[in-house]
Amino acid sequence: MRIGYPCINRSIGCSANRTFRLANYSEKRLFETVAGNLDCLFRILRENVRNGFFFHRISSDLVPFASHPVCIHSWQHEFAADFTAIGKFIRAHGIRISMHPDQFTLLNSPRVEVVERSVAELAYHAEALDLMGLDEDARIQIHVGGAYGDKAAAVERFVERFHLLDHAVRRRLAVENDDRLFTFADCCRVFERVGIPVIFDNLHHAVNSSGEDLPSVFRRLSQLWPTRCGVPMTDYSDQAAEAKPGVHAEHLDAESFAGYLRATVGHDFDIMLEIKDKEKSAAVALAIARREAAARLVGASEMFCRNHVLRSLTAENCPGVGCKAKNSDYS
DNA sequence: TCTGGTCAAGGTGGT
DNA sequence: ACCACCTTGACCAGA
Repeated sequence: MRIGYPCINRSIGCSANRTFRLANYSEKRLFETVAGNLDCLFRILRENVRNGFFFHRISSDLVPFASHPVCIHSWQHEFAADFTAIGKFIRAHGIRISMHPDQFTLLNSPRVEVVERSVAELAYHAEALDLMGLDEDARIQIHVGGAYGDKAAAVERFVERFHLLDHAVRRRLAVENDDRLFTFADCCRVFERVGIPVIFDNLHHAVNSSGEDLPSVFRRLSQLWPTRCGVPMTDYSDQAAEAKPGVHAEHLDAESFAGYLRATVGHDFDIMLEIKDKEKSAAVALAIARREAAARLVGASEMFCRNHVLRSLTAENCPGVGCKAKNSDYS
């Protein structure tokens, strides 16, 4: 199990998702911005490793306007060495990477222009991950899309468009259950049609599902991720108190998170914490996960420890000497 | 220097 | 047909 937070680190003092207004677009502006974003991304990743966060979502703004017609400049060539270096670091430390194009990326829109823009946006994401030399466990996560008054037909259009995508995109795609239209069960149907893994989002599931409990969701989930794609990716958030259902909490709810881990014991998966205070809650979550894992590992063999606990957890719990000695740290 | 209106992109649902 | 809302950060024009 690896734990991480999306895109932005609030304490490190740099931003890896800086952008600018389209009206101010220039090659100079683009290259300066991308250079800064890549530099900051590398800093964030190093800081994450230091803190035990081995799952990270890279911002879609890494290269602003990358899929826009205005972008005729070869950022790929200009920054090839930077992408390579970051990718090498990612692989060396076993960091799991995801990217999440935003709501405008819609494969199943009835409008041809919308689909064309979406395909270009997906191609950009795949290209960024390819330049880093990452394999298929680095995923591009999107939603199924709009319903357009007929969910079944909307899924059919998704399937149809999926088959037209380049291999570079198809091999990295994953669909996530959303909070309004397409449930986890709907995403599983997409999996059955095109074989792309499903990213489970607990808060969306709480707001929009047919009520499957966590154990049944995770039993299914484990069937949706072939080895080459890595362990299942999940998004975790708590509901913000006194806000509309589906709104992300400002801080992690320690008790809820511990309960979530207990309800999913026995499954290996990575957790992206979509909590507003980012790395702060990720640190709390990591401490909770280590505590829970340690509690489970008391009396367990070193072999069990080595084989069954996620990397974030093993980094300190299982330094290769056996886990019992370290359990006192968490009791 | 500060601030709030606005920013590439779409869809849904209420009126 | 039209408009507010979704959800978020940060850009940047104007004060």
